[in-house]
Amino acid sequence: MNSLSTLAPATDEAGCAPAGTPALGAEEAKRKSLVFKALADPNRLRLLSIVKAEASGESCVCDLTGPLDLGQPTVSHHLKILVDAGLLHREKRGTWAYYSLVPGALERTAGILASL
Amino acid sequence: MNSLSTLAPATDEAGCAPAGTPALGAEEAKRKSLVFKALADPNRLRLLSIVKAEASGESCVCDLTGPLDLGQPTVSHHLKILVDAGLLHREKRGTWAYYSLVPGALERTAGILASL
DNA sequence: CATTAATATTGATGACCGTCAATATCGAGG
DNA sequence: CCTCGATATTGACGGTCATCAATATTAATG
Repeated sequence: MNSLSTLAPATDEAGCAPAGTPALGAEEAKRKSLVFKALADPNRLRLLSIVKAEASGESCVCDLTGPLDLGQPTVSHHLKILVDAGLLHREKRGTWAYYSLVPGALERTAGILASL
Repeated sequence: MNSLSTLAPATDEAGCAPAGTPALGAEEAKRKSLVFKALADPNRLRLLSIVKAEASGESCVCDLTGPLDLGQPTVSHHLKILVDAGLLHREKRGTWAYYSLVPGALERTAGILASL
């Protein structure tokens, strides 16, 4: 329970940058900062990079604990943060959990920067 | 002293995404995470937004302390972080300090996301 | 059902961050 | 030179974060 997702499917004012952009209100700023909080860690950037580089489009935790010099619980923790930020999608099949990039999430995040 | 600037003028492998992108090394990840750390705060996003919205292209601190509900030292602190991250440029004229967006900085940051 | 393997959760700890009050710096006028 | 106004720096404090060890959960398997 926690899909506020920061990168909501453009429910509100769909990504059109309503022209003037009146300097970002406090709430909106707080909401938008959440994605960047998720990106503000080297290991999480590496996780995203690894998942993105995977040909199949998905990686399981066991593939992610090796490259990063971190324990399994820490990796799980970072993955949760990325999921909560709306950047990664989690699918459990059997004992394994597969993580994949949420389509368009990185692009939408880049869009936040473009329309600051 | 501290212009490592995270958003270095593309000295290394100029923004071309060398094809394979071998999954982001530890150092590179750390360096890239610095910009996002700077963006991971609501008030800093608002500062960027205000500076960007300014027609003249620049704002002085006195114009920035009002909109954000923060004291002057705190605003100065945030501005310093944005400057160190290579996002803002600082120019002192007389008693006033004028801050402006570093040209292309936001676009380069968006590029980091695109080529993760 | 017991066991094992994969992943998630909890609790604790040390480091870092945002904020403020107080003070320092630095330039402009008088 | 002395004061004043604008900005920066310092030091302190509370909150958040990244990490780990230990434990819980859940699913496959014997």
